[in-house]
Amino acid sequence: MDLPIPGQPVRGSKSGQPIMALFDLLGRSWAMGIIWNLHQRPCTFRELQQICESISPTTLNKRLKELKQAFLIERSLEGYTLTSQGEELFLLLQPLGKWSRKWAENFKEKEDE
Amino acid sequence: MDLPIPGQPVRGSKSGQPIMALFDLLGRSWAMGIIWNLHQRPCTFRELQQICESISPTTLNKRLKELKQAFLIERSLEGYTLTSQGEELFLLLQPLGKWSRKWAENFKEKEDE
DNA sequence: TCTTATTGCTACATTATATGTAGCTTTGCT
DNA sequence: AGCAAAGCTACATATAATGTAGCAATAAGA
Repeated sequence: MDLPIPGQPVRGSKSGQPIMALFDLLGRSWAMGIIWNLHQRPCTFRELQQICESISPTTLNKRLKELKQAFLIERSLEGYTLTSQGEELFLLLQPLGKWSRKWAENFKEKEDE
Repeated sequence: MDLPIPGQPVRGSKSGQPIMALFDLLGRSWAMGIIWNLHQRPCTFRELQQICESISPTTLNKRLKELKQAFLIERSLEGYTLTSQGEELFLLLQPLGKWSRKWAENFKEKEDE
């Protein structure tokens, strides 16, 4: 399955430094987007496909399996949800939302030049 | 170059929501690892290659170009460094370091079962 | 000034990942 | 039983990353 496991070699660290394992996991397409969207509410597979706009079912399924194995999401009756650890991680990512809107201004200015 | 630009379609958002553009950018191999490492000190291209252990020069170069265009890093006399915006972003990512060490415990327990 | 070394890449073949479309099961109606 | 929706899997194609080689530019030493 090739889940990046802390303590084992991962992208960025032969000794599997936890932060590098996390970056490996989150640095896969859609991983952060899925976490971000699941925070609003639990979603079914098809709902995630819609919200994520252009994700392929193959990739979505792979990502969901990885996040499940990484203890960040789980399946409930209403669909996929964040685990408490997933929720914690979301809270750490949350500030990026505000920051990204400020960061986006850089690109607006560019157009005016 | 295919940089994910806020306001234009990106992975996860046809309207280019800033957070999705940011996730697209950071969710590319090594992007967060590079930012993480550059925080310690400025690094040359070859130094980054060493620190990142298994990055290919092709990918490193591509990622550096993207991060430069995204106003997160720049070249100085001592090599590549974080811009002030890059530094801000690093500070937001920093808490992941501590959290990832706690998260890593999940995997240790697994081995014991 | 002629090596020799180092840095910052580029080229290119191979491998790994992601996409897009189709469609097969399973579950839940009615 | 028949139909619809959900949760996938299969598979062909396209895109991204790796790994190795090596070139051009700068720097320092003999």
